[in-house]
Amino acid sequence: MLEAIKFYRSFEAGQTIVWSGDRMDFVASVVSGIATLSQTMEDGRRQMVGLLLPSDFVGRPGRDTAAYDVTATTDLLMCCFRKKAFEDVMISTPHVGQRLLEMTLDELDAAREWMLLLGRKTAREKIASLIAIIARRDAALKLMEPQGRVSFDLPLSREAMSDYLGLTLETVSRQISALRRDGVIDVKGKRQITIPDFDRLIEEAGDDSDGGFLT
Amino acid sequence: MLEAIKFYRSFEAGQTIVWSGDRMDFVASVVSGIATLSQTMEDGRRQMVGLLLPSDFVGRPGRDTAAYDVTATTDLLMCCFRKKAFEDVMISTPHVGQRLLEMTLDELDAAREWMLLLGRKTAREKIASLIAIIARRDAALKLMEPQGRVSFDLPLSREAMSDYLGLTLETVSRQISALRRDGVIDVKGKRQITIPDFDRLIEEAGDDSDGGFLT
DNA sequence: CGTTTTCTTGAGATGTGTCAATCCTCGTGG
DNA sequence: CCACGAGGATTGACACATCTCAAGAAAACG
Repeated sequence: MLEAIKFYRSFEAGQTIVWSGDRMDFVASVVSGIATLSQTMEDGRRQMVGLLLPSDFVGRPGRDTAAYDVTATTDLLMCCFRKKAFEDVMISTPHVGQRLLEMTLDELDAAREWMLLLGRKTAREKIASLIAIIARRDAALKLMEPQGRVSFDLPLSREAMSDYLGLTLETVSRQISALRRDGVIDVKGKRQITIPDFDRLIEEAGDDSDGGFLT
Repeated sequence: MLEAIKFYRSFEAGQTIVWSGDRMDFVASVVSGIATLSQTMEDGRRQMVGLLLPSDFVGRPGRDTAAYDVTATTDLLMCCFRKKAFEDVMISTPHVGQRLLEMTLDELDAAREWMLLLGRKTAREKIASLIAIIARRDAALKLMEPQGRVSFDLPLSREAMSDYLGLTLETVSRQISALRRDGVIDVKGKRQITIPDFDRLIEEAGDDSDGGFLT
């Protein structure tokens, strides 16, 4: 049913997809690439409130203006549905709504984990947490559990990381350097990260060992 | 349908309803009183991640252990449903699932607003924001919009406020005193707040004037 | 290659946390 | 009715993590 009404849109890295407050008459899911949801205060302070990786969903049925800025962080391909058509499918096919509820509950859990990070973690713990989160999601795409030695590319600039973590860009940079000095991570170039010991990283993140994932 | 399977439970102020990780075989909605969801790190740092006021929902269909500590802040009455029975109703009555999806999306929006607060607002803005949020929800119960002069009771201790805001209890206390000195709020006793000018408070909260509520 | 953007590093300022003392407020028992 | 005690709240002094402002270095790009 959804197949019949879907269409694709692509965006270049850096492009803003919608601005908060704009009309948004579609919902979408990320096919490839990375996008962010963020809020901005009048004076320019910005906080990322969602990180959209492949398979993640954007948009809210039953609302027609965007509540957040949506930005493509990398080149991005999205699979879109007109909002009206999607809502019709939701009504005729309860399973779609159920699936969406599940995904929304997962997002809510992630948001709450994120709130703990923002409210109570130190800068070092924040960086370690973010790296762990990305490592996990990266591994999940390959249907693996991260453990022992892990390598991947950071999909975020230092500035995007600072928006994610509620820090300044400079503090992000300093703490990455510190974690590197301490042997927790290994950095090649600006973006390529190697984690010699994943458990050590989790410890630095301040999470209890299971990482809070209680699926 | 839900009527047939509901039952009530009540809790005293301060009582913990479930601990994170515990088995939780019911879902519930708050009838009266206030409860909180919070996460705790091993070393005791705590962050509130949900504030449950009357009509709010707790629990997650499709999961059987609690992801957060749930605590009664005041005396509390909850309307409960066995999880299994509730899930059955959800399947047979799509409307219930739709309603739950709507509520979950609202919670997600609230969580994201909260993330902006935690990540980017100053202590003074955090306090002003929290007072505004409570004033709004208080007014909403009476089907009003807060404006001009507003009065209500703070349902949270200083410590609970600090857990909400990602601050220490002392900073909360200092900033409340500062807002009082500056005439933004008026405090009688420990808990009773009067806001002489609601718009002034919103300004102090750093929110854009509409308060981010784009129903 | 030169230019631009992104990242790193430093020095100093500042907001919030920490530790500790004191003060309310209110309920309890003498 | 008052003294007492206990928990919550306020305030102060100082420490320290993070921010700010600024200069350079390293990639990325044309």
